[in-house]
Amino acid sequence: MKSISAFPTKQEMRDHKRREIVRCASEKFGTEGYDNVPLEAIAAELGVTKAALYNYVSSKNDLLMQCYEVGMDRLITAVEQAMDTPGTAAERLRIGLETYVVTMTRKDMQYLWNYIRPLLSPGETHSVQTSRDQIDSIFRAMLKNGIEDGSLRADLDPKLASLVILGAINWVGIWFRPSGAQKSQEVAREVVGEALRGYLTS
Amino acid sequence: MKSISAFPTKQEMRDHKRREIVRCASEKFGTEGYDNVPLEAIAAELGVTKAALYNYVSSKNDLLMQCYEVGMDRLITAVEQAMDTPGTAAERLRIGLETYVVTMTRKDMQYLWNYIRPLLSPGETHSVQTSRDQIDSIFRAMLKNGIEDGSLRADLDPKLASLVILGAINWVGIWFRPSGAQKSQEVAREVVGEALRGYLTS
DNA sequence: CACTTTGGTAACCGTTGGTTACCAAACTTT
DNA sequence: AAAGTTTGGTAACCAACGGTTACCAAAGTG
Repeated sequence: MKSISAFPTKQEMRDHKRREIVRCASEKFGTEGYDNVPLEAIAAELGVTKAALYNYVSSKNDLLMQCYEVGMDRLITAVEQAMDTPGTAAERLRIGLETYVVTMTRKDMQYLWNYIRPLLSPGETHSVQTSRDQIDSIFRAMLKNGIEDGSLRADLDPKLASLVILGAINWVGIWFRPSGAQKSQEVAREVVGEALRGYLTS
Repeated sequence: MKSISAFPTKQEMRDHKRREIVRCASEKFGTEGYDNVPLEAIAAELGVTKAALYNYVSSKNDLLMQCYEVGMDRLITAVEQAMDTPGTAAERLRIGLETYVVTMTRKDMQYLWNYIRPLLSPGETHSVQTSRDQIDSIFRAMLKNGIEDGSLRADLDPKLASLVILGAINWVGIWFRPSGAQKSQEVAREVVGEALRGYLTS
């Protein structure tokens, strides 16, 4: 959460306000669902009128995209940071995937990550696809590392393996609800463990 | 596609019309997305006005649910029929999963199956969850069969395995677009093969 | 032949995304 | 300091769409 300086410039104020809008929208979209959140609700929570928001975003869909990008950055950053640790590629992959699950199941990410596609226009869909490919390639690279350092089976196909692993992992975001009995950390460990099981050289 | 008799009774006509509405809506929802299809569009395609639809459905959301249920029935029927074949449990599981993928990636199922949840009210969500559990238990039962007949590894946990396998399979419905180069049948074979790889004895 | 039931239409309402006309306060220029 | 000019906001409005209501015509019924 970037904060503003004591004597903010005009530009800083603008940026700050825009980020606040996105933060507020992320929370509401993420928990209540995009369609159930009128712009007026976001505006009201920030103490302004709906029209004021249009000084910072060009449309409700644009706002959604900005929420998505912020969430996506958080996800990628968290995963890369988690993987930046000593150990075999298999171990690093495991911690990266677990972090992915935990971050993705944050309440302000639930709806954002899994259900965003049908809400977008074709051009925006492409941007989402690019982000997903980015995540995919991060994990795929680690799979290759695992083959090289011998911590993963030599006969695995990184493309197919990442398809199956990411599928299993993303599926968690569909059925897991934070309100449930299990903590997301436990679920992450279980599911990631199972998804990797067949690929380890154990 | 059920068709009507030569001299339909009133009740038959009613049912027929309701099914036609659902069929038309499924196609449009499935290809264009729920939010992008006004009821007027469906009505227009059927040559009536929007208000006429309300003789057959109680709301747009109710119509969506009916589309979902029809699709769900089709999916379960197709899978059960495909699995009703001689062979080891592993072989039957494979054909069942491949059928699942192929059916799910029909163009009038794309949006329906994967993106329906945020569109529903809590009560409807429960109904969707029940359907998913039904599919899940079908495959889980076959996993148990596989352990018993020795075609699947004895040490697999049906619950976790079905989680990973169904995750991988459902993920196909997210990224696969019929317009792509690959046919859905090929994709199904590849992905199902990979998802089952670690569970086979052999 | 009345009269009820059915399936439909036109017109309307409420919500909500998005726009426009306008205003006040804060910079900028002279 | 006075006169523009830009910025960030508001109130009022428009258009699209889900949903409802008043009404009508045709078919079925006693």
